[in-house]
Amino acid sequence: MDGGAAPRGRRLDAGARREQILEAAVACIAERGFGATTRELAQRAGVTQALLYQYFESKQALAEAVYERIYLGRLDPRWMREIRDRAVPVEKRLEAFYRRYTAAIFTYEWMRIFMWAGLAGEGLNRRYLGTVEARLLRPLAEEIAADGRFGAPELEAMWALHGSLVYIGIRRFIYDLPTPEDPGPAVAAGVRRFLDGLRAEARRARRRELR
Amino acid sequence: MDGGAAPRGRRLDAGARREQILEAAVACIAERGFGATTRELAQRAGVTQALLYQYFESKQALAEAVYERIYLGRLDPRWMREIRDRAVPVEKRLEAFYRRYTAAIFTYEWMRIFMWAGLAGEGLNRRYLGTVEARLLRPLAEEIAADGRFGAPELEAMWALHGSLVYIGIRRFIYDLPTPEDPGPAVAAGVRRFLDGLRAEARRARRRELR
DNA sequence: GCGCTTGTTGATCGTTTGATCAACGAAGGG
DNA sequence: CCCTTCGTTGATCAAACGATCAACAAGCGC
Repeated sequence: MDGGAAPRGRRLDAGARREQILEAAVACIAERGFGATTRELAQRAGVTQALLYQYFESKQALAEAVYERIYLGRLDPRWMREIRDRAVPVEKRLEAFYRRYTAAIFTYEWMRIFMWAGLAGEGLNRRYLGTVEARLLRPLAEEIAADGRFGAPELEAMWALHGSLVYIGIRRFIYDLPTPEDPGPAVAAGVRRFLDGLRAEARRARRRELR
Repeated sequence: MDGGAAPRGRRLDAGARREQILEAAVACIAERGFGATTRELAQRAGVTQALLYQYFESKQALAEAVYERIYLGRLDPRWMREIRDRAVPVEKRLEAFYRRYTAAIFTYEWMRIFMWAGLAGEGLNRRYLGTVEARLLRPLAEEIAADGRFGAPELEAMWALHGSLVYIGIRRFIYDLPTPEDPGPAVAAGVRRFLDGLRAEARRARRRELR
């Protein structure tokens, strides 16, 4: 329950203490949102409420540090490279990417803090999902189009795939509903269904054109 | 911005006033969540903070009234009947249902209050989505299976379809991202892709069986 | 015009909140 | 051993919070 360290009151070097507080704040804000009180945060970190202000200017500043901690470097640059690797069939690339992506974001902390931030109206979500669209969905759509068998999917179709997979995490961590413990197979099935759907649509379009 | 009625201080009969307060609370809680203060709620309703307690026992009670107001009767029983109407092709039924369903829930108030409730850990979401599964997704899966062309989709596949469509509303009302003003075409396309995906999978399964 | 009912208010209570500050005490150098 | 450094605390503040209550005033029967 506590940060895992240091009996209360024990001296710690500044870096470690700051880290401990931040970690506790992540857990606490994931659970209760920005409405969590500074006293709750302090208790979870195992320090006094006053000490928070030694390391963070205000509650707002601490919350922003939590946001940064959660999102900074969440999008692995390797993913973007692997998406473009045409030595691998596009269906394998799509499945591999979404297996990794969902594995990365399907955590209690990430899912919930992201949702809290969305409702609170922080710009964070818009920025993050803007990057997702530009760096992930758009390249994926281009790679799928380049294959030839699937037509050229619109971005809205890519968002539909994205949503169908992310929604597994929403069911689990936001609504507390039962979901497959390992989302891997569901992700693979979703990707397959998506590509099959694209292919069928592309076939129909080609047939219409021939007539 | 105000409930639309009565200059401040004017007398109103109890029913209308209660309605006015509830309406304002819906708008306010959708925007700010349960953290909205009673003074905000009162201001939006155009009454004094003290008056809230004439009509609701506590802030908690008011919030629960908001939850009920939003969810009670949201699931139109006609939908469940139309889902079973085998005089209509199942793909038409699926599309028609999701057009109506999304039209019903894609409102600022519904989407956001549902999400706030999920994060707050109210049982509401579990109950509601349990009903969705039992009364909508399961029947839909059965109807799709009865058609014969699409195989028998697992519930997890139905949730994937559901998620891909609901996610449009999440993007719009939670993350404040641009989405098609009319989600209708995106819904229709999503349903079509889903069924095409099922059919391709079913074909593969049949072929495997023949070998 | 009077009195009664009832919807409404301003003032106020006790508590909780984010934030501040003087004082304490463990560690390390000389 | 003392002195300086610096991480930490308990006490405390002003503001904001949910909730209460006596007092007010609009409408209505008579």
